Amino acid sequence: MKKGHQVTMKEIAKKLGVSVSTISRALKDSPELHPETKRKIVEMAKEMNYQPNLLAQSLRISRTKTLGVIVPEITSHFFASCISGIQDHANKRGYNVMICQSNESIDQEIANIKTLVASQVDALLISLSRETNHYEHLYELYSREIPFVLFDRVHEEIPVSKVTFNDAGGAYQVTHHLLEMGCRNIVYVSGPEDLYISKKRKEGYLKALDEYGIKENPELIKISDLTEEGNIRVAQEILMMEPKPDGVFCMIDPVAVDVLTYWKSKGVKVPEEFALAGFTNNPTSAVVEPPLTTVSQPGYEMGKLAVSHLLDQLDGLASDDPISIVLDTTLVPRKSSQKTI
Amino acid sequence: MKKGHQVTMKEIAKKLGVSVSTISRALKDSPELHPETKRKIVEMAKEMNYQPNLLAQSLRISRTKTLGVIVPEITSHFFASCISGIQDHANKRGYNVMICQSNESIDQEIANIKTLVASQVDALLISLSRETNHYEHLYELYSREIPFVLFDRVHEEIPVSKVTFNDAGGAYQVTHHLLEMGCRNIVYVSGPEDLYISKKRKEGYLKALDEYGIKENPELIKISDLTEEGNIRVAQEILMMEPKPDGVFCMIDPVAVDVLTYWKSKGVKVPEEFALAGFTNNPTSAVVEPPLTTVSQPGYEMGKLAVSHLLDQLDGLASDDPISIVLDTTLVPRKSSQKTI
DNA sequence: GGTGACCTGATGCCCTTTCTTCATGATTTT
DNA sequence: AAAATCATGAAGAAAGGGCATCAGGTCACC
Repeated sequence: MKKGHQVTMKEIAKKLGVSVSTISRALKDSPELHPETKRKIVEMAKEMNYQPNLLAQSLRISRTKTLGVIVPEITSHFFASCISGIQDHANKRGYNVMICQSNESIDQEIANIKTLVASQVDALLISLSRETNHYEHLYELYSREIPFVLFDRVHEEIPVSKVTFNDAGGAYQVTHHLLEMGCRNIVYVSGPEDLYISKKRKEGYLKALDEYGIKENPELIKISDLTEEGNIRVAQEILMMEPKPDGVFCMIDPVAVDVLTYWKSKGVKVPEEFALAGFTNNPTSAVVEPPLTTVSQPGYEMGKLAVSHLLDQLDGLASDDPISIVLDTTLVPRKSSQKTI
Repeated sequence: MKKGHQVTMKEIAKKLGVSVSTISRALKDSPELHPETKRKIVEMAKEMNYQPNLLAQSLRISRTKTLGVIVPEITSHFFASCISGIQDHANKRGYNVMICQSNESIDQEIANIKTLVASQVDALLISLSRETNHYEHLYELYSREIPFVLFDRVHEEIPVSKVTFNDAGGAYQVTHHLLEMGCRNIVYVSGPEDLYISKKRKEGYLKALDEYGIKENPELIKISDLTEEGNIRVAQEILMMEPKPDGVFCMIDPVAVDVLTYWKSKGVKVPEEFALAGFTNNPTSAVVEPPLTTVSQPGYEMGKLAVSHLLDQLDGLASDDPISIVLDTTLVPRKSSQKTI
């Protein structure tokens, strides 16, 4: 299968008996051309349905007006929202977007970076995979002076701009809420401990406890590998804990949903026996029964801010010095945490 | 902010005192080069961290190894799954993917096509927006011989390959199921009537009714504009219908979820008063209370098939003659339709 | 002198941009 | 008043960007 022929400037030039440069000037509306010649050329270009070859243009000016985006997973609603925000605002400023997913694999992430760089994207927006525990590929980008920003899943040390949520703040909000609902024995279901968000959300959890004079209790911190099995295992463990906890804060909504589903199947009552809360405000969390208390993270907004800042840097509208943008989260209290004391 | 310098073949050539063509040959492992020279060049290229400039390459061979994808909405789980399937399998075959969303707007759709074509993508995968009611932009692609396939939201007349679900079959499955559950007075909540899927699913709905000797009753066909308000309006209308229907089949899950949520707030019991079913098998439909009977459409699979066929055509592995791939759907019976007669 | 191994030069892909050229009419000079 | 000079407007030629490839070219060796 072959692509049909594309009209080039050369062909227009031939047809009109002028040089290619004249065509170029006419199409760029250069003042140093006779208006009449210009008119004729523009007309002919339209008639022949001329479309400039962005490839050649890019090669010439060595800018592709294309951004690369790497997310762990496109099918996650949160990341899809981020992409949507990036898309819309990149387009608005004349940029295209190439999207890759790392599928939570560091090797895939490295491969993605490689292809995007080879495709000459002008800059990258990256959200790290769960597996990413070394950062040479990022430092290489940095040393090759390829602009990029990190969002949501970031590596703190590297001196580039980052856009994150106030994870600690959000966890504080939700834990504080559970405390207000009367819980005093709150489990934190964390993801793998080396994850940035695992750490940050634990911080907020502990801070809220501390304000209520409750000391950290390692027994109350459960680690899940974030698979469905892992989540259910944690749900089982919690049921067997002694003394029985009264509240559970899950690092992300899907964990909470798995726990809830499992408990429901075992006849455990939420919120009566356990107040339950998640984090992220996935669409599912609003429709489960009971609706899940969570913390909303506006993904679209995050994408928008990340890309706007990046393009500002690219276009020289913002300083190249790395900045850190921290977005606030909002507590979304729902029925799953309305514990009757 | 500027991009750092990229090593070119020219530079390697200079450093080693050979010609650019030699470098090119060495890197392509051409047999007409002395192995020793080849070794030296490859080594130097690695050392200097040479990355071929895909842009120049593309300009040369006039293939970008990039595909353009246009979907109505990235944040929809179904389309995200399609993209995921497209991504994975395109990458597997050495292609990159540029993704755009039309946001259900035909103007945006046309604009997307334009940018992608200007960016010299080798081919396109398109799922039409809801607004798309004329098809000149597609015929133009066709006449310009730019390969493309349509998936899910297709235009039947145009002679290009299409990948769709057996929408009529799925609707038949679900309606048949409702009939088996004892419903005899089944409402079909459709989207706008000119939508391809509105029509197709209605076909299946009517066929199932027909098999049970039930005649089409226009009163039982409700149209929603698919907004939340529209869906709720329909939910209200159904409550006031006389005689009272016993089953409701919604064209897509979100409609069913909105209806369900509204009814629950009004104390209407599902499935006792109404058996309810949707279509698509969104993640939410599994977790609502009661879980929603629906029809599963494997989006990942659809994306995979669409891109595989397209690349087969592109690579000459498949004939250019348009084909139509129809994927079967699977009924997912859940509690929302377990009507006790 | 022919052959084959190995390598180079030039050209093209398409567009932009700088440098040049050419013509025209105005201004200055003789 | 005629010739020389200049300014200006309009358009062409050519280079450059990185890569691939066709057509040569060089050299050693049979």
